[in-house]
Order: sequence, then C-alpha cells, then structure tokens
Amino acid sequence: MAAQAPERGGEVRRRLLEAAALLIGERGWTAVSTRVLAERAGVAPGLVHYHFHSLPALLREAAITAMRGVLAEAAPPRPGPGGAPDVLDAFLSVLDRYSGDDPGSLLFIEAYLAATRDGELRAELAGLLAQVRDALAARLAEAGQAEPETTASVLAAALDGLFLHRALNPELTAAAVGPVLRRLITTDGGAEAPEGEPA
Amino acid sequence: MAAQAPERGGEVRRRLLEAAALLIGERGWTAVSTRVLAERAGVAPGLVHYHFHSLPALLREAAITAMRGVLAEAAPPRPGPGGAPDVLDAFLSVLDRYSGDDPGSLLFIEAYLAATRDGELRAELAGLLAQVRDALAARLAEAGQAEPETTASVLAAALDGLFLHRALNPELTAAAVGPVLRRLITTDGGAEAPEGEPA
DNA sequence: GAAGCTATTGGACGAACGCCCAAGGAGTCA
DNA sequence: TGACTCCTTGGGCGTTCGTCCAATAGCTTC
Repeated sequence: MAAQAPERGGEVRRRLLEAAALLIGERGWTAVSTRVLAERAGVAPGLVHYHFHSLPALLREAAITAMRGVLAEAAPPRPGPGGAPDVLDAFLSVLDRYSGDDPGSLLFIEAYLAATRDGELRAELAGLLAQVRDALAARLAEAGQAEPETTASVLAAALDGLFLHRALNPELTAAAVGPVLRRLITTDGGAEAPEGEPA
Repeated sequence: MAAQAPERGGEVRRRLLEAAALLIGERGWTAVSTRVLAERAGVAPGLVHYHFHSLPALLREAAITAMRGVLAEAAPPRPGPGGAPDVLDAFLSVLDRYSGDDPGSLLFIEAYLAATRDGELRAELAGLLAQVRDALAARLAEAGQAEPETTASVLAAALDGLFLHRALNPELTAAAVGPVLRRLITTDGGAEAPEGEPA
C-alpha cells in the first residue's frame, strides 16, 4: 500500500500542508503548534521539522498553496461552461459559498494579518492579490468600466471586508449587498464590450 | 506620589488594558502572553490575574475599550466644529490616519477574528458594529441616500477591507479610492438633505 | 501602635511550546 | 546479502506558557 520512496514523503508533506491550512483558520495563525499539526495530519511530531525547516515556513507555504487553490476554484481565469455570467454576480457568488467563520474564509484574513509581521509572506501575498485584482480589472475593462484598476481594488477589498463583517452580521448575503455594490459598476462610461471574445 | 488605595489599582488596571490593546496589534491576539503584557505595563506578572480573572477576559475588555475609543475619536456622533463635512470624506479620512499595519488598525482585524472563536466577544463586537452602522446609515438617510442601511453596511465592510488590503497595496489611499466609493452614494434617489440640521 | 484591607511581589506548578536527534524501518541497487 | 538512501519514530532539550499563592508593603481606621 505504501507508495514509492520518493513519493511517500511528498504525501506526508501534502497532508501537513492541508492540515496547517485548516488549523490556521480554526485556531489562528500564531496558535498552530507542531504537535497538533502532526496529530491532525496523522503523523509523528518529528516529521514536521523533517519536511519543513521551520514552523513559520510551513505556515507560509500552506497558506499560499491553499489560497491559490481557493482562488483558482472560486474565480477561474476564464468563466466556466455556459457562457460568461455577469462579472459582479460571479464575483459575489463566493460570499454565499463561504460563511465568514469557516476555516476557508478565515485563512485569508489570518494570512493578511500574518503578512504584516512576515516580510516574505507579505511579498507573496501582494503578488497573489495583484494577480486577482488585475484579472478582475481586465474583465471590468472589457465591459467598459471606468477606472477598472481602482474599481477592482475596491471590489476585492470590499469582498474581504464583507467576509470579515459577515461573522458579526449574517444579513450580509450576496443578495443583500449585490444591488448596492452594483453601483460601483459604471455602464455609461467607456467603450462597450467587444462582440467577440479575443480568445 | 502614589494615589489613594481604591485608585491605585484602577491605574494599573488601565495600564494593563492599554498595553494589551497595543500588543494585540503587534503580536496577534493569541500571541499576547501574561508576562510580556505585565512587562509592557511595567507591573509584576502576578498582577494580571489579580485584576482580571483570565487572560481572554482581559483581552476582550481591552479590545472593546480601545475600539470604542478609536471609534469615538474617528467618527464622532456629531461632526466636529466647522460644520458638517461630506459624509464620505469624513468616513474615508480614517484611511489616511491609519496605515493598515499599525497596532490601531490591526486591533480591529484581530478582534474580528477572535470574535469567531469567542461567543461573548462576538456579541459585544456585533453590538459595536451595529452602532457604527446605524449612525452612518442615519447620516446617509439624512442626505437622501437610497437603501441607507445596506449602503452603510457595505461602506463599513469596505473600509475594513481596505485596511486589510492596504498593508499589501499602499496605493489604496483615501484620495485613490474615494472617487470610486463615491459611486455607492446615490444623489438622485430620495429626498434632499434638510436645509437646517435638526440640532 | 494594632488591626484590617487592598495592592503588589516574585516565584512555583504542571503543561505545552519549537526544535533537534539517535535509532530503526523500508525500499533500491550492486 | 550488504551498502546506501529516504522516511519515520518517539522522546529529550531548554524555554515559555497560564494560573496560582504565600509573603509583604502601603494605607485606613480604631
């Protein structure tokens, strides 16, 4: 049942990263310990420092990896099958997919906070955020949005802020805030969206 | 120099709360320990559990107290002397007053996160947030804003989200995002603002 | 001055922490 | 079969954690 030698280690490494991403959301970044992490991953405590050179390094990699995964599934670069839905609707749909106090949502907030105390993490997160913002800005620009970059930045910040507030105010559903956020989208401004998609 | 007996304790209590509010922002909620807290406050470690029944209770009280203070000074119920400035400008001015990675800003985010793991804190924070939201909604309604409550909720969430993102993207100044956020404010909708302020 | 009270000190307690390492299991190749 | 490599185990190291407490200081009231 055991995999090949060079693969066995990779599997444990992966399990540790997955467990870390969950525990960051459950306990908070600074409250994830090597022992609970190993126990959650179902491995011996010593393995943590065999596969990773330190706990902060593990948490960094776990957060970045998990966040890339969530973003890839929540906001695919090209909209899924069935044609392109409204940009804002697609953007807001994640609000109903995550409650604001689940490990997935909290991982993002915890990572933002940890980045203020870890320069390396901050650089990686800044790149990730810029990537998301640029992708959103491009789709907004296609639709003729005025100031697409700033609008995208504000939309991204508003989304994370809504996650933050949603744990305290469950009324902040996509249906409730959608009409208000739609005011950010200008339709009178620039050029219309091109008829045929570039690619 | 020492104050009266019933006052001496109160002074130490206050110093502990102030130190805790700073340390929450600096180190993170779960990384504030009794010893560094006592050292920062300039008192013996044993005093922490003399004045507070547990560390979580101390952090809870420190966060709520400090947040009330920040909100009172950042957003007074009635605008300061010199007449009422634009609602959004006053609202956004705090963006330039806090950088996003200072203890003051981080305290808010840390408290939101801690609230997802502490029901008592969650209840208190929900009340605080509702208070801020209602005050903002009232001022928006005065100005004839459509959907003032939801608009206020979205504005408050966007502001906190901008703090969160600002540590990763320093371009998010009030001047940059102000024009975009202003789109949330509808001027065509409801009644005009009354000519004379009610009080 | 004695009694009584609150505030404060500094250290003890067991538990958990991050990190490290000697020892051994398990697979591959000569 | 023996050498070699990678992976895994379980516990030890010194430190720090939250909490508690006996002893003491400073003040108020008799």
